[in-house]
Amino acid sequence: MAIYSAPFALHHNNLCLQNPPIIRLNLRSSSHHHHRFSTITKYVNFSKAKSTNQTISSSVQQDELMLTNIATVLHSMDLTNPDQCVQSYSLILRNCRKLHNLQLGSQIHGHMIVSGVELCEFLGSQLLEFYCKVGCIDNTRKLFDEMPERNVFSWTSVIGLYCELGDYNETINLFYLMIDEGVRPDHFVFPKVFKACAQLKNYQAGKDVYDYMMTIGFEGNNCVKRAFLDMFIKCGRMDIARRLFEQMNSNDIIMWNMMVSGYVLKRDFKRALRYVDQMRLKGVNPDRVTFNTILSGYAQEGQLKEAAKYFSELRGFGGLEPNIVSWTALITGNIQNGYPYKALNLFKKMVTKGLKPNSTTISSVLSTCTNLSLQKYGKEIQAYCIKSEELDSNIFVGNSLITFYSKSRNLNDTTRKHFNRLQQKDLVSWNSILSMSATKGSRDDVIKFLNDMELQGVSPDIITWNGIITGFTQYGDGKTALEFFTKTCHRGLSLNTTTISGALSACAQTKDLKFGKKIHNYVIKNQIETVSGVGSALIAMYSQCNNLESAFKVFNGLSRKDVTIYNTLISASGKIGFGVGAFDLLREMVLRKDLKPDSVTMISVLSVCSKLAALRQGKEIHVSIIRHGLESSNFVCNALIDMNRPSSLRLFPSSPRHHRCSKKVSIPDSPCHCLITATDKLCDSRFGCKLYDSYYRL
DNA sequence: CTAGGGTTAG
Repeated sequence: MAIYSAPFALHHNNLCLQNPPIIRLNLRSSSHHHHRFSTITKYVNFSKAKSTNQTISSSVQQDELMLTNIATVLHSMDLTNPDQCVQSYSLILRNCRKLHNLQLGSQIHGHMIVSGVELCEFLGSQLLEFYCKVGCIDNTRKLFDEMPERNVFSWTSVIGLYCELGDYNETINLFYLMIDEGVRPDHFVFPKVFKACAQLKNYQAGKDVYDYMMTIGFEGNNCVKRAFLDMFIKCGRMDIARRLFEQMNSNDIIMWNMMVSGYVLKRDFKRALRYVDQMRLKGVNPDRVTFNTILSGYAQEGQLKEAAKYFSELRGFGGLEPNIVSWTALITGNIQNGYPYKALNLFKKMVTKGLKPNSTTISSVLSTCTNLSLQKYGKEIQAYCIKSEELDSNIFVGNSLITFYSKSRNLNDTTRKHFNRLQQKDLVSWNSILSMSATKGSRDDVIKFLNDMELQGVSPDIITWNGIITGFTQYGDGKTALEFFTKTCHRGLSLNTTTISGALSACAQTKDLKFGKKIHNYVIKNQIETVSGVGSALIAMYSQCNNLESAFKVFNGLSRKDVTIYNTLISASGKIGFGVGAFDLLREMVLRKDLKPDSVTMISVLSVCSKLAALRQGKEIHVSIIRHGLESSNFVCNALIDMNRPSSLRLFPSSPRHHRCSKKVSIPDSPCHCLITATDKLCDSRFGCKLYDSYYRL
């Protein structure tokens, strides 16, 4: 029967039953595997922050013990007793599963074939479960398709594997195939299917499964209940989740927390907090997760005061110390809402308190270091990570470090060294190093890394190519960017708006109107969304190729125009010297009720003014800047100064930009403050005031 | 007959 065939070539001669040396071979090959395995385990356990060095070494001991057990059982097996064989193989396979050792398990599979044991329904499902748990989809599928009897265990294993791999559509498909085959689903399989629907945010699919469950009168346990509750929440149906949850009258803290998190996700803090009160009334005490859920919601929303309140409420109400999740939520909240230095201080405070940052914390903090160019601080963090085995081998940490080094100046070699010493590399790692190499203009490196990644079995995706294209354009090598764009097209990947706008920028840079037109045709033919990115890239391309007329044509042809589109055409008109056009566009924009000029608009128009020495219009625009509340932007101030430069130069023959100063002053909320900040920190108060006077005298 | 799993917080 086909099921007895090994799914791949096995070293049968190595698996001779009477020959003890084989087991040595098995052991050796497994301990060889061991290194790889232990890093995977560490990676998996990482987020749970459980694995200390101690548990790792004890798990190594446990593994050794299991291997020895396998060897013993294999040798003491009585091949004349089929029942005993089934028992033994079942035990061995369970251990192989725990060891997560594909090679060992495959050899056992071979052993089973050679021994001639009948691969009954039970043993078949055991073997299948093994292949599923090690994530070996090919062997799983082959075995599963050939199995004559597929019980609920086998179906659940395979469905679980597809769910684990993220193929949620197939997860749902298989569920219905199972039903069609007459197998009744149980409380092990429902959670997986609900999870698939939840991940897909496919309400209809989820409701169908739920309705089916009701039709067959299935009484779900807590796991099942949590799963479909989660599904309705993830699909945004709090109304249904709420109705079902209240019907359940449950005192399960996890379900309560799920409801709270559902409302927090919708930013409905009022309802979320009402649930916290209700759970207290029910005698279910809110735990750390409850508080962290609310804390993180407020932090993400930028309501940092409220977030801090719940941070302290943990202790006050809950009698709990904030844990790493609480701290990290607060830190990332500060980062994402424009307080990076506050975030760094929190990080320091956290470390001082003796809390150990984990990969999420480190990634957030490193991204701040990258954005603020805090080279020294970032390096300190790496030094910290190297000391910790878990952090050092963590792929998220590794990837944040690639970004950090590649955005730092003069650290190209450091980046490469760091990249080479990474134990694990994923697509993100390769994409980062490739994007960096392109940004630095190293065509050779890009080719080398592309080659290396393919050799290591990672194929570039559209993000890889986008990074390369925009990288070279940023570097100023539009020609090479277009060369890689052509390569991307040959790959047959579907291009997205980033690819198109990147390529159009490259055309603009090289003034390659012909290529640009070709891309424009592609955009029209494939009906690519022209809002924002692509639309403005087209306008910029045509105008930089000295074809302002086509730029206006594109602009007029756009069904929806946003601020960016207007800004691009205003700036393009200004650059070409078509000042009237720029002013008209601004007027048109102000008249539209759905659009508001932003600081970029103002900068573009002001640069037109300074180019045309149109001081009167410039002053009108200054009024408009104040009216729109944009005067606090440093960039706008710079543009205002630029506009007045000819006059300031007349008044101050020693150019303000070269003025050395000894004292820093700042007069908040005054134009003077803006001017001081803007002119490269011209910080002499006397000078600042003169500048201030001069501006208003104009 | 034996066997299997999952959820809320960054």
